[in-house]
Amino acid sequence: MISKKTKYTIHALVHLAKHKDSGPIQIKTIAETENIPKKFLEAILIDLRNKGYVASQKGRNGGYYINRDLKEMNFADIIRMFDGPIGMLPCVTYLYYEPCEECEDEETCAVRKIFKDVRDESVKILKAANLAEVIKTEKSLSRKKKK
Amino acid sequence: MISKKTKYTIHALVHLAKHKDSGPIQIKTIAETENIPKKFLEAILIDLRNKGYVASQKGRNGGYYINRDLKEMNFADIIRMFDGPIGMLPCVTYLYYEPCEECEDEETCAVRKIFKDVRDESVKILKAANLAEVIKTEKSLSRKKKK
DNA sequence: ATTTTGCCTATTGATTCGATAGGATAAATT
DNA sequence: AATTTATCCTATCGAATCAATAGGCAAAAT
Ligand code: FES
Ligand code: FES
Repeated sequence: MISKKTKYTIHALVHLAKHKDSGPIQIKTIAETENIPKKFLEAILIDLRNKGYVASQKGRNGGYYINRDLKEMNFADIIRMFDGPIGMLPCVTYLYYEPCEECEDEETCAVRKIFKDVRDESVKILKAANLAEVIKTEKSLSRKKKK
Repeated sequence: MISKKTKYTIHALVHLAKHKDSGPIQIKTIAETENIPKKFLEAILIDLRNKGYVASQKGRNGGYYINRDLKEMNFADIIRMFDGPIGMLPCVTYLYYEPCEECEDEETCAVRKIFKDVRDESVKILKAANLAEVIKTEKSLSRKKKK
């Protein structure tokens, strides 16, 4: 399971992406419409800002907004930001790689092979899920339901 | 990442599967050849025994052995045993399902759609990875390397 | 000047993780 | 029968992580 922090992050970013052209959006607004604890969300957004994912406007009528291309922000990177690696074993991660104490030879380790396959498939899907794509999907799901 | 407990469990079961016809295998042997803390492994094996995955023989020359068909033991079930759900969100798990506070309508939630895809692919691969299959894979990887 | 909003530090309680200690019980060997 | 070799069981440990909140400072608009 991903952490609540990451889940909140994803929902906040999708919210910001949806209202990209409505000027800065306040923490309070996001917290209320997405049902996220306000103070927790605050900490997340500050963090996202320091990392350069979002920008902020202080003072009255302030808030947050996305200043990047939506296509550049995908779920794989968002998950890695707070939860670390996506691969389920240290030997199948890229950025967090560590060899396995239990295994003599990584190349012939069948356990590794399985988890490598899982990781590769997962990363593929999560990379494709950028914010622009997610919004598109949401619209298409809504259309489908109305019919 | 899966827990060390689950990682140890997988390696222990693969070890037992490899030596299925050599009689009971002792904790000490597994712990040493697989580099698993002995006492930790002990707790795991007792647990596996109580759940019926393995059987044991007490006293001198005792140890553990698998009494099921290897095809019936797959990675998906093993992971679920100690680490719980494979899906990354409560709304995409089967046995541990919980609705998301953040989302109004599950059917039109694009976030859920992504994570559902990841879960389905992962489970597919992990279900296919039963102990018999893993041993086969290991042999084939070794052959490939020798060439 | 006042209000509104983001920014920052610090702390908290709960839970989980990984690992170990110490002894009871059972079976085979001597 | 005594001894050795295993598993079995209970209990506990420190460290780390998770989720959430408190309280005040800084900046910008009215
Ligand atoms: S090398 Fe990582 S599980 Fe074998
Ligand atoms: S329903 Fe679970 S993320 Fe939307």
